[in-house]
Amino acid sequence: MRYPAKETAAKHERIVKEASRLFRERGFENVSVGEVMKAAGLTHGAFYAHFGSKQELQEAAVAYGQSISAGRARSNGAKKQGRRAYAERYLSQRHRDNPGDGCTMAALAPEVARSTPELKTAFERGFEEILSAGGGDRKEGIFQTAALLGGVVLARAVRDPQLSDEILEIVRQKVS
Amino acid sequence: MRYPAKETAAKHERIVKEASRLFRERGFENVSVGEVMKAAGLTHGAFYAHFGSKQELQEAAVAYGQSISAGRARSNGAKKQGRRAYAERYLSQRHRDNPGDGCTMAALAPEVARSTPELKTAFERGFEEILSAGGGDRKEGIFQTAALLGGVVLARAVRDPQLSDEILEIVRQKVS
DNA sequence: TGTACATCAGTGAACGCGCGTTCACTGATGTAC
DNA sequence: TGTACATCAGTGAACGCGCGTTCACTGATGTAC
Repeated sequence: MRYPAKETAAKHERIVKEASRLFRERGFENVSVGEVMKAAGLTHGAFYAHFGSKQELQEAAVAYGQSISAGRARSNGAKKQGRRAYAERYLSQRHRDNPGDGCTMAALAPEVARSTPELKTAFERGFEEILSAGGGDRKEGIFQTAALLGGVVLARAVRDPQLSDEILEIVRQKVS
Repeated sequence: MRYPAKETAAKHERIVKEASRLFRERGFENVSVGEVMKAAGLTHGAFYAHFGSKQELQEAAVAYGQSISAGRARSNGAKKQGRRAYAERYLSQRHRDNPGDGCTMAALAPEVARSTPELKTAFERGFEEILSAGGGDRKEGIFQTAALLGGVVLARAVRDPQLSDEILEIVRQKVS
């Protein structure tokens, strides 16, 4: 059957949103097209009415995830106060334990690095957007992003919860 | 046929070494057991004479890769001079462009984060070994690791080579 | 305004493929006598 | 020391499975008259 154009656009967005969440939670390779469609409330066959390939979905999902991050950076503004609050939220246990709702770069950067130029472009555009959204000195923004990202990535990869907390705490103290 | 015990041990090590390199280059999911065995000069069937599963190989490969990193950290020592040289090498274009010879944490941390407790343990042990091998203040070591790791991960994930160089350069300047 | 029809998002079965893993078999090595 | 035999790393065909993708079909919607 043919479906209303408005609903179709909403479904398209839902696919991207669910894909973004699932990819951040489990990585590109560990999430199937079928799972994404199921999460969006559709069957897998309909996928190709929305995207040409899984690769295209990855690009859309990274772009979407990055734009969410940029929005968060923007709402914190360039204020010194806002910056600190941003770092504290980024290095929180909540962020560490919920990659599906968190930073796309922290969850997927190495996978993007091994992927296509198109995916890297989506990543890069988002990164630049986040930098200007955050305001302040560009160099400072790049360094902070590296330190925060490294902190969360390390905290997620170790087994001992105490060591993980320690990593978050130390990066929180030293970054500023 | 039965094979000499010495050669068998050497082959075992070769499998781990090649696996470590391939996993760092392309990630766990994108490297098959067959490819690893081929790189080690064997056929895929022999794999299960050495490891119980691909998962076990991942653990051995992470432990191996981390021990290589610890060795590098050790040879730089705790000297301020050595520390700076370490950071410069870590943030070099050469390291960025050759993940197969580089830091296991920078290449695989998010994948480890999504994997089993056993893999996280292998990662964590290596991380602790690297920290004590580097010497100096533990807090400083953790923060530096986060910043360096984040810098390389970001530099690898963007498309524009100039932006990538810029990231390496800035993190090099700010870390110290 | 009412009617006929083309569109196309969505369904679900089917495809080919590569993967991790298993298994019957091989035969030089190491061991027991 | 020489001989018989058990061992077990390695081979290569085969397995079941899940994946990305394709395709014939459906039928409510939007459009043309």
